[in-house]
Amino acid sequence: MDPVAPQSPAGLRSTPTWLLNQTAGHAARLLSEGFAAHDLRGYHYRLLTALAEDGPASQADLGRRCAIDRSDVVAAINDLAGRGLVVRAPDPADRRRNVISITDVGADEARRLGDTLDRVQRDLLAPLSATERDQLTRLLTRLLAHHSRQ
Amino acid sequence: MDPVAPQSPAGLRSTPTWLLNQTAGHAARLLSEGFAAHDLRGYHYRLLTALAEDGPASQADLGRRCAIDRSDVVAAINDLAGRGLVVRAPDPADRRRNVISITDVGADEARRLGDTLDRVQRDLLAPLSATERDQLTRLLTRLLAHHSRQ
DNA sequence: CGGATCTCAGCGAAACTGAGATCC
DNA sequence: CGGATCTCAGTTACGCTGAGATCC
Repeated sequence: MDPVAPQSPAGLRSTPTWLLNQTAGHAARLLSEGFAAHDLRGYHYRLLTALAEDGPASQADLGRRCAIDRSDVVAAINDLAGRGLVVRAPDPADRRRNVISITDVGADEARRLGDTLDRVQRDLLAPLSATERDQLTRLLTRLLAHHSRQ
Repeated sequence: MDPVAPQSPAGLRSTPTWLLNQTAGHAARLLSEGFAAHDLRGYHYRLLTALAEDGPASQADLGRRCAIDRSDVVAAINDLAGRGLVVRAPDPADRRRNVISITDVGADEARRLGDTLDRVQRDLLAPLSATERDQLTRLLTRLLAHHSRQ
């Protein structure tokens, strides 16, 4: 997980698994630094964006959409509601549920977070040409598609 | 961190940061499954291979070489020594240090772990052609080189 | 009743930090 | 003395599980 492993056994440094873990570590660090400037985390962005894109939802729905555990959704929504970025209201149609809605302030913050996300992508891919960035994205997309289907 | 995030906000799924995190998650899962068959973990392999490649070393040295925290080296060496894969002996030349040496059994295990590692690379890159595997490796290597130099 | 939802409390692996004892 | 080494204790962030209360 350490994004800066200077040496490590020689053969390991050229393995795709090692390279993926290291670069992902750097990417995660850049991302969390970017989000930290907004005093938020990655899952806050996922939740806000899901709400901005698809409209209000229950917490369970949000958890499924964003692949965040039901328990962690509770805490994240607490944070977001505490800052006025979302509103939590009981669902009159199903009293087990809360309806989470993004506020105008939240939508603004989501846009700013999106800008930060874009900047992080550019920083991450800075040493690659546009063609190479596409190559990388395509290769990773294919790997992910393959392994997501078990 | 979840290697299988089915949906998540639409725009996120195509960002390199997301793709890297997801594919790295799959890679880590494949790796830990592979090593689990040997009842070991990734850092056990790093330590064993470092010892096999560069010879005996102090724990602090091992930690620096393998980018493992000094505290975690203690526990990992405890494990390896308990299985007879390494030997821990006080350094007569510097009594602050322990000299860690790999045993013959440890060297055999390291080779088997290396085979497992190779198999995992093939499983991970299964959907890619040989040319594409090289492309990916080269692109990731360049990203890593760039971000390792701050 | 079964099943879904929200909430909280806690667990487990992982990376790290602090402090103490020892020694160069 | 400063600084390195080994060790253990404890912390943090994170993903997850279990259980309880409520409701469909």
